[in-house]
Amino acid sequence: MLPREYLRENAQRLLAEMPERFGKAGLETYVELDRERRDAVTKLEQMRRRRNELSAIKGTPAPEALEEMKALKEEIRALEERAEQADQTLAAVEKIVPNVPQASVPRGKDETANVVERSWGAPPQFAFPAQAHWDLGPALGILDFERGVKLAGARFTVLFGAAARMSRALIQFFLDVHVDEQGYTEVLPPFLANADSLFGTGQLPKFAADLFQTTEGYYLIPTAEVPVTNLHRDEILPADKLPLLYTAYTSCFRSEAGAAGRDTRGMIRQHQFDKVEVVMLVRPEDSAAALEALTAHNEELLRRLELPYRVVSLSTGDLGFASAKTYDLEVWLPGMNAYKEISSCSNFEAFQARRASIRLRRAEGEKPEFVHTLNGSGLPVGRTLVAILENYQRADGSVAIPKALQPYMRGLKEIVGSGL
RNA sequence: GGAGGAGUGGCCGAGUGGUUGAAGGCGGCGGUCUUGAAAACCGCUGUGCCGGAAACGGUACCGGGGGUUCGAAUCCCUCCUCCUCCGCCA
Repeated sequence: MLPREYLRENAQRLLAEMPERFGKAGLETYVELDRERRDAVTKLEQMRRRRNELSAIKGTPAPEALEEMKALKEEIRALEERAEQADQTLAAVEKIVPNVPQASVPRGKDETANVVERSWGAPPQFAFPAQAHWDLGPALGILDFERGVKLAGARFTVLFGAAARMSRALIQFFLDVHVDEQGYTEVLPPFLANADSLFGTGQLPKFAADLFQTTEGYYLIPTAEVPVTNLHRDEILPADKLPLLYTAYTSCFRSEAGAAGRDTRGMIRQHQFDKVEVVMLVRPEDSAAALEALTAHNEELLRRLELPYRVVSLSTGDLGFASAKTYDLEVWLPGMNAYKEISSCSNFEAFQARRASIRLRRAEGEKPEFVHTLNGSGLPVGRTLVAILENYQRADGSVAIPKALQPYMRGLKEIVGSGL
């Protein structure tokens, strides 16, 4: 969310400058409606003041005072209704207005305006036709798409043997680097969350269709970002507790509504996948540097696994709803002959903190202010597994295991089939 | 899931329809005193919103929401959370 006083001043400018981002939020009538609400509130409070004066008299009020109070009651009720209605309309708009991109974010209508910041490693040159993981995996007996469909449905996959073990190894490897080397605190949160939590990070109300919901009203988390960021919802943190760095492994659940036909083959886009996430809560003045650090932390994982990747700065047309600036890490996938998103590292500034009311107090007696939140994938297990299978494949259909991962796979150096 | 109990300010804890943002205490901040500190004493000590350049003024908030009333922390309904006991269970 953006502050009301900010929208009051900037609604028209945002609409004019970035129609690709702010065009559909209903900002056109915002300023006018805000004026209406404040007029109503001012009148309302004058009447309540009068009522309070009258009811401050001890004992049973005089008949004429009683008359006035009865009249006031009706007027107050009418004004309350007017103010409430205006407030609700404003609030509904505020909940779906996206965050304001930082000045350094490339301007453009969609992902074609994204800017490649840097690349690392070179795509492997194969002396044989490279296979996609949806051919490699089943041939090795470690990925089973048909049985995933049988057990649950489309966009579910069953992993066997080396693939299952490698998933477990990747989770361990990612967490170890974050915790032992990069200073994060490990968290194991609930995989279901309530509506307040999903509102706090920005998935609700606008993206309800992307979530799985239980009959009891819980939501399956689409990312660990939700429970971990909300850890400090409705809290005021002392400044010396910041920055807070968290990392968490969770399963993630996404309905992928609106993704029909996209990435239907293989396990690139699943309803359920495992992911290690990193989350930071920092002082506002530190968030720009924190985004660079967080991005570098996740790049480090790809470097250790020796997977070629590039870093892309998302344009205003591609930037996520809550983000002020995002770097996507894209890993090279030989099977697609393209770079594919594997991590999204974002600075949300105060956008989520405002929704979730996460504040800091710099010193005793000072006003609380909103923290800045950031997060990034570090990394998703499924897509990393896919990247390893495709980049480390050999002519005979076997797959080498990255050196960094071998200690996590009891020294295993290659995958030749599901039987270990 | 069943039965019972409880939710008040940073914390403890009064308050059962009328000057209650809310007694009292603790903690915190400022001051007096002191060479310094402690003790003692005095004062201050929440958040949102509206108005205001500001000082400040107003208004709302006693777990959340709704209702009764001229007036609600106090009465009614509902939801949530916590505690105790029973049941079930990894």
